[in-house]
Amino acid sequence: MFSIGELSKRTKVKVPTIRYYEQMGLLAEAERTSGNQRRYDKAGLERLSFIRHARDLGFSIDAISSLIELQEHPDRSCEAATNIARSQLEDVRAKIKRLKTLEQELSRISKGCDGDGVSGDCYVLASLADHALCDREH
Amino acid sequence: MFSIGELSKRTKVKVPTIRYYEQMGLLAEAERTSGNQRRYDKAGLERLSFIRHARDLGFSIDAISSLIELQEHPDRSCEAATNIARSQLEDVRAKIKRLKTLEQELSRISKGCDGDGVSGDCYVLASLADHALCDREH
DNA sequence: CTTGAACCTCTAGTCGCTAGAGACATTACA
DNA sequence: TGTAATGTCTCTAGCGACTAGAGGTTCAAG
Repeated sequence: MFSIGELSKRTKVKVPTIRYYEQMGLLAEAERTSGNQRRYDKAGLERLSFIRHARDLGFSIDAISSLIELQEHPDRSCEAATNIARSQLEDVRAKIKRLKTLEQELSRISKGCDGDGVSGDCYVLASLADHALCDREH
Repeated sequence: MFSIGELSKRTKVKVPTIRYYEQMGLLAEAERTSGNQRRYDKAGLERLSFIRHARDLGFSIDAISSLIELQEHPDRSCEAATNIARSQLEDVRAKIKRLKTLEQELSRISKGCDGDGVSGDCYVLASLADHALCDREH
């Protein structure tokens, strides 16, 4: 059994974040010492690692809740889990697509001005003011 | 002179968002009718278009504040503006990089399970539980 | 037995909006 | 001119996923 600080060190999840996850119902309420401090065991460590890994991959708290629910019922169909993962993948792909468009545009705008002029002539500012100067929709 | 609703239609920025921008100091306080309603002119329309364009490109409210400040002083050096744009570009590139790593990992995980099994055997869930199953750092 | 670090709960702040309540203004039409 | 519908006003609170800080308690080492 170890403290929340120890759990934090091992998982690299900050202490207040661990308490937040407990409050959100992602982590079961931890056992307490007589002095009311949380104590964790291997199971707690594994659950938190799962959560952290999922968060790192961008899953929402809600999605993680569902994944944990499934994890706790190994006999259920895992269709929901694969759906969540796929939808997250689509999300990520959509974000990449959008960001690539932005990258193009920002790179073009940035190249238009080397920063040694005066802002009245700045291509960056002109581009922002006038959407017509853009290459494509974004 | 036109109303906030009209401005909203023309810029595709929602009415409460316009008021929010005013509150944040991005938009100057609008003129008012005798009945206290905001009225805008071409200058207001242009400023809001600028803001919307910058937001679309992912600039923060703070960054936009600085850009507007520069725009209003056409005699100043535009170094700050190009710096803001370049830093935004770097930001976007960093995000793309991270998302691509996530995409790889999510795609690999998703492929590992077609969803017709039982969650006890689900590769999606197993991968989340055990970081060692991952291809690379993320 | 004391000290200092770690822990507790609670509230409020972050960012960029968005939603809703309850009241007032404007506009279109009869 | 009356009235009804729509638009606008201010204010407060909520979203997600934390983070920061206050003020107090408990634990572990020496």
